[in-house]
Amino acid sequence: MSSVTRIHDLPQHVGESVTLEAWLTGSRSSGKIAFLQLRDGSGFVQGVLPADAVDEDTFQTARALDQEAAVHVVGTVAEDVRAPSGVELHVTGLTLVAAGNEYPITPKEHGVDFLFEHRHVHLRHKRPWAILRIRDLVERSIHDFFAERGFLRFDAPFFMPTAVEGTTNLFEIDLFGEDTAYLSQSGQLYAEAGALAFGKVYTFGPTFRAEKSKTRRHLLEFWMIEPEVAWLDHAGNMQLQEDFVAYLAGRVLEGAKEELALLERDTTVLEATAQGGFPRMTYDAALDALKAAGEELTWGDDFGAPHETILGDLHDRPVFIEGWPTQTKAFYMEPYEDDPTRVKAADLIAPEGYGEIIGGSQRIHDLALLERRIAEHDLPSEAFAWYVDLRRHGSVPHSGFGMGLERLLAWFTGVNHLREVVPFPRMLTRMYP
RNA sequence: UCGGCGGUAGCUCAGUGGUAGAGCGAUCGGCUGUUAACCGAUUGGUCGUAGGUUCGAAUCCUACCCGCCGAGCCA
Repeated sequence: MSSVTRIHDLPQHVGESVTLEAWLTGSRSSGKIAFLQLRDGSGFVQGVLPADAVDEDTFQTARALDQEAAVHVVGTVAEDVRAPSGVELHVTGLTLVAAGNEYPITPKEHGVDFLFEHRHVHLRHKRPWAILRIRDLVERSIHDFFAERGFLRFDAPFFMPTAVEGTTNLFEIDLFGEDTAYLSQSGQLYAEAGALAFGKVYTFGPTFRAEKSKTRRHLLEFWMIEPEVAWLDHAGNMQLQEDFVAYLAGRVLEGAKEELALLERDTTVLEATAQGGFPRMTYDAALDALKAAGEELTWGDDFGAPHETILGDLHDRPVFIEGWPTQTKAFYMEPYEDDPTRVKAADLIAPEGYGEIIGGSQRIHDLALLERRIAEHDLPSEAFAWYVDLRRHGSVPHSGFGMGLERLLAWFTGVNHLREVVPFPRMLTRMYP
């Protein structure tokens, strides 16, 4: 038997006879001709079987195939302007490997709940195919970006002794009735230890938030990338974020043209993003812009989702909001020397209503100040002893940020809900499959 | 937790007090270089659950369950 060709590579084999290992996504047939819609994971192609060009058994096999039937297909690759990919397959041989057996997801419209109840097979369809291939490309690009810049990938633990920020709810894990652990809501504190050991590190792992959020922007379990860099200040931190997001946008525009087209994604904003040059707004300027838009806010308020949408829509690429009131941010953030009511932190807000995709800051490196902040926030000093200890031995300014992978992907792909960018999303109302 | 909307055939929905419907899917047949094909036939139901009002309830009332969207929280 000849070697197997993947559908993605068919344009390089025009005129040749190839073998595919594929599944049937749909078909049409008559007494004279049959059309088979085929997929193999790498792409999609149509198989054509004129009745007078194949033997009777092959033709009848083709007509009897049901949706999601697994098949071996032999055929000749032919250019055809009517085909979306430019090529189709003139089938000469066909073997049924396994029938589709009343496949549940029919070619007509379905509701969200039905599709995610059948997510284990929904993954076979074009929309998840395009989205999850972009997810894969972005994940690889993240590793490439940091590898090219000399970062060490540094894995933080998932079981934690306590909360990093003390405010959000954590999932509790019972340790055999003898102790309690919590699922990680951030690897940042550990990444700080890594930065002081290796200079430049990043974590890439799952994050768990026990919040009863039921919106398109929230999952119980999502993936976060948290770089942490020693000797890096607030301004350098924002530049790193800008370079990072611009790089990722560029990689997707270059490497996922077919997927973006399938998703009908307008790439105007992504093209602007890939150029960098992200605008920066101070918190005060953002506050003024929101007031001008009719929002009732006073200095010191944090911004909600509708506010982020307004701010994001002011620009054609992501915007930094910096200079936040100290009271709105986490205990470990470095205050400005000349104004301790503000911290050296920035949020990066995506345009098009996708909200905050990155939160970052310069971290406190002064021992006494950090100890004071931990006390002010009523945090358990024993649990943070090792974190404080980092400030005792060669402490230097350092900065980092956390990027929500799914938030970025939802924005890149233009999907409405985070659940679409994860193979098996975990939400309050979705634990199956 | 709060607010809005919803739950009727495998799927998407119509039906708002008087015999439970359509399209799609599936099955069978016809037809076609088709692209969500098309034409005909067949198939298809604890109307979310429990109780109540009524001669009669998918429809009105009460409680509960589940889902969707949003808020808060955040990435």
